[in-house]
Amino acid sequence: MQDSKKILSDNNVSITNPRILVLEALLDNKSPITVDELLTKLENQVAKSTLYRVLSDLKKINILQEFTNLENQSVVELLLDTDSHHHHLFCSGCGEIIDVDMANEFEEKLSKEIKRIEKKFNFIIEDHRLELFGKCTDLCENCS
Amino acid sequence: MQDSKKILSDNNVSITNPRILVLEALLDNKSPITVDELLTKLENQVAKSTLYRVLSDLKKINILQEFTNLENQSVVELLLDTDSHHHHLFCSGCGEIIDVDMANEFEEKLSKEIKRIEKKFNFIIEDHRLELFGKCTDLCENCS
DNA sequence: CAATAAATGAGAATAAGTCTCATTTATAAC
DNA sequence: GTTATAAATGAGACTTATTCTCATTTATTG
Repeated sequence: MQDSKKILSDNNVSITNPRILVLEALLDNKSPITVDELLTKLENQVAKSTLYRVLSDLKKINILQEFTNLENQSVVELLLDTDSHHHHLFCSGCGEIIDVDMANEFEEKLSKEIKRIEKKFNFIIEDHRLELFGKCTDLCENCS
Repeated sequence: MQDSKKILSDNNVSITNPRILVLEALLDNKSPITVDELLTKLENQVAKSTLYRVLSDLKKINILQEFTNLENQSVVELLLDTDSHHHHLFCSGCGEIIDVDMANEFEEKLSKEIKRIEKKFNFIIEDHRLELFGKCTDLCENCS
């Protein structure tokens, strides 16, 4: 409760009930969540149009990442300063999306490789995203 | 022309005009293309419903990759055997998407890291995707 | 506790993608 | 080459995710 208000005020965004509710829903469920699931979760509490607006507000202040799952549905994840840089592992069996930390050594190698590519293509690369696709083998029945 | 027919017959897919037209459009423009651009390109030649169906056929035979650009539009790219494994570089200025080959040394490091993650999460990882986001500095006016 | 600007809710509007079904086309057998 | 049959297509209706509009409500500032 206090968390979500702090996040909003820290980012100079006015503190409103829908914003608090959306942030709490996201904080509550720290792994990535489908916009559709979020809509259901907040049914009768936040209007659909407002949910989309709040999500776009959160994206603007850079604390929300949006990407798509294997079924091309919009997926959303809170990204606070306290969270470390991470990537995603998608299970094609059960649809689960798991946050993955790569070894530092690997990330360093990636940074170097990115520098090489910046030069080669005359680009300034600001961000990167690595997605891993596969099947979990023991987390659920669909995937065994 | 001959290429697209060969691709279809090699994959045991019947050779039809719409399929040839879609394949030619994709071969013609080898960098990733928005489904919307493809629709425009093939306007009055292939019906919308048929285009989507053909794209899904091509995905089924594993020669078409689909992902989204920075504006969350569907982007599609032909992936023939002759094409090497590559990743994508997205320009937030002009929207361009560029195919990028990473150094072999880096890909090897990535494979090793993926093996570690497979063990850690008890996953079988079948594929991965690395996306780089930034701005091109000399390719166009939007980005200088 | 006003006044004002910003945010919200409800539902209409839009756009991407899918579905339906009557017609056309490709393929295989003759 | 014809013909039979299954498969593919076109046109547009339908669905679903997201955006937009605008009247009403709420947060913030003095």
